Amino acid sequence: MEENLLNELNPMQKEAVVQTEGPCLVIAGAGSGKTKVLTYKVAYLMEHEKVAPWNILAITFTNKAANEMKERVEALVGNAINDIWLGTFHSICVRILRKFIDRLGYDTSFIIFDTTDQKTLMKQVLKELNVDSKMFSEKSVLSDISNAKNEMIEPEQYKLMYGGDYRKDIIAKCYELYQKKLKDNNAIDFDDIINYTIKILQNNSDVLDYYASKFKYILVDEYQDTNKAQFTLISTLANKYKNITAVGDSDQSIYRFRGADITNILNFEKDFPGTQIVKLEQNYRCTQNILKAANEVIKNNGDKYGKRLWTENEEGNLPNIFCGEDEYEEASYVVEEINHLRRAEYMKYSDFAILYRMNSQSRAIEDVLRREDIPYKIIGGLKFYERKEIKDAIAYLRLIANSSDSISFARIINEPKRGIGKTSLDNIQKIADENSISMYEVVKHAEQYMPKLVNSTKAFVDTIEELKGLVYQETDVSEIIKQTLKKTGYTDALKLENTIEAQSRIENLEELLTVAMEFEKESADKSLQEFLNGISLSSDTDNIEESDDMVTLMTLHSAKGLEYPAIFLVGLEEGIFPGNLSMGSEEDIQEERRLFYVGITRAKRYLYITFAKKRTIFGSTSYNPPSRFVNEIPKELFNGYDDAIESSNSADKFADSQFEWTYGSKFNKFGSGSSKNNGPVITKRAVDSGDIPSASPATFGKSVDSFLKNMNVGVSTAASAPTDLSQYKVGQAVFHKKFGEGVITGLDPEGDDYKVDIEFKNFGHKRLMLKFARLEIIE
DNA sequence: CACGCTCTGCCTGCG
DNA sequence: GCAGAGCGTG
Repeated sequence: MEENLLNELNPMQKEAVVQTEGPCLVIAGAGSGKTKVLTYKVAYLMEHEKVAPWNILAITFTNKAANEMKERVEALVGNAINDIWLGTFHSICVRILRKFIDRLGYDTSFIIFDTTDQKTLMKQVLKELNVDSKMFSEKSVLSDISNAKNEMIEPEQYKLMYGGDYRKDIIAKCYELYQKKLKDNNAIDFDDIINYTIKILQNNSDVLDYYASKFKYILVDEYQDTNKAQFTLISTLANKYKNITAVGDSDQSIYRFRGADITNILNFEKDFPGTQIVKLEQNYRCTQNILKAANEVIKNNGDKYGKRLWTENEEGNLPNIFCGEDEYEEASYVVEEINHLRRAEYMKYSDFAILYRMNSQSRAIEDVLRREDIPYKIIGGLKFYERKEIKDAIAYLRLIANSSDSISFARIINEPKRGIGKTSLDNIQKIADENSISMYEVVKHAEQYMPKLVNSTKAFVDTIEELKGLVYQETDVSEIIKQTLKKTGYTDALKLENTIEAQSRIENLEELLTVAMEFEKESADKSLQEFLNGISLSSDTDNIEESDDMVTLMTLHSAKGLEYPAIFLVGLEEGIFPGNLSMGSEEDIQEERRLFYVGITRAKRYLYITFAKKRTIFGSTSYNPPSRFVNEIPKELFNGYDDAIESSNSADKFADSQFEWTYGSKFNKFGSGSSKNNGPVITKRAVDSGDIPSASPATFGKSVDSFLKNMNVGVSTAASAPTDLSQYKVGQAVFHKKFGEGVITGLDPEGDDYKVDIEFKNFGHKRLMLKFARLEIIE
């Protein structure tokens, strides 16, 4: 078994695996098998070195990476996987905090504030400190605080370091109050998760001894993405045995903006004396031509470790390049190529991914994909857990689990409407502050604090207390959610709205129930607390399901770690990619270049790079030259280079080439020169691009989200044609956005609608309401 | 207190 | 172009 283990590895991979003692840095190029090395190393430690599973700590950044690793390790070592501490930085730290956060004066039932909660709290802070919210937006203050936390600078220290600077002084005050308020809510934010863990370890030798002795072997994935706090955590834990393996690729460091410090990987040898470095340079993913293009791009950055990726894969096709008139023509080209490859190479929709620099670029592509009836899914954008109804439901659950959570209280006290408006809310807040109690306590004892509120809140308090009783009786989470939505009148209020949007919200809440039921099946600890914990630490990229045959759309950042047979990199224009905000410094440009490199190396067999002569973004149109990165790939490495460049030059692109980036330049937005010509050309999509004649602005003018809702039933309603249900018959093949292809096996009239039974290829039998199922007919 | 209108500001985003 | 905040009116 053990020999077999090593036989599946190439010499360098093998070296990285057997190098178990002392610090080991694995420089793993794109597609070089780094997950394989990590998983085999864990197995090797157990089988060859006889290390107990509970002495191993393996850390990743994303849940997705953690799950993948878990599955692959399990395949090698079986049940022992359950004793290995394998998880994200955050999940590992939360696990420690649940045990020891009382050392910091918190209750172990603490909750984790997400971005929205943070903003709400910061708004309170700014108000309380009378800070001018024009100059200090919640977002910017939070961003400064987060940067400080990434650098492990606490409020007092912040004040000392930056004292005297007008802006920083104010930020310091906000930081201080923000931390205090978090504590009042028995809440911590994502950055605190790491920092508090470090603090507990550093100030409590018993805790440190325990964990440092426990984790004899530590493995860290994506090391180039670590920030100072994460580095400190790892080195604190590794200090006793110094058996640390870090795997990473400095060329794929793309998260500087959120605190990742590339010097962590560059200085690894200094930080951990006696480091063995292993370079993995053989790429198993891409064709030679794709790899050549990638190498040509990244060599412009200069690489400390001087690695050169190579492959034994076939030469493959040349990467394609295309220039469109505008983003619609660009998208149409992408669609044409997808259809072409499907026909010519029998490729599936799920073999394709379209990658862009920012989420707002997805719209044009979506429009064209929809027009051409191509199934697609978007990763990112408006996330499931950020939807209003989901946030509301979770706020209820959080309040039930932790009544001191005043942010959640404020979110749902008037949701559904209970006649508690801003004035009442402010009063509750004031009284809570004065008496140092939570807002919920104020309302619970309204007869004592605010007699006027007794009538309007009695039912609310009773419901919450009743639901708390359910938690006490260890009722299933899904049942608690059901009861919550029912007893608070939340679902009823939505039903009363009787709109497509409300229906969609109800469906999302049902989806939350499904999540809860899955949790009950899978989790050992079935408590509400644990459920909420899991939700706080989950993200949408976790479940990119491969079973659906759909084209994937996402940002380049989301694509890291993934691979597809065919990749489209769109919007390769100066100002878009590299983005305008990155043009200031060479460091930022290098990071953008790494992002481009990441994009190229996602492709296994086909690579397309596209740009457009003109593009409408954020409501204004601009003409941008092709990205400098395109020119870094020698033209003989492209298929279609002359056509693309010729058509991009034929434009009058310099005639009125004025790129007005409408954000990030607050101070010169109306500054000099704005009147020197007539400003940006405004392109009205439905008018100017004859590409989509069937779409009226009214139909397309909604958010992507409401679009999806409209995509079948809604559109025909909007076009004043009655919904034609007659085309849905038993035996008809249909397509559902979530469940994919299926066949109708039954129809039952229900009011003016039908209950429809469908046998799905990949999801089995489902019963849905026809009007809301948004089924597409498959010819 | 609720609703609807206008204004503003916007990249990428792990957990 | 669009969502969310803020403000004024019924």
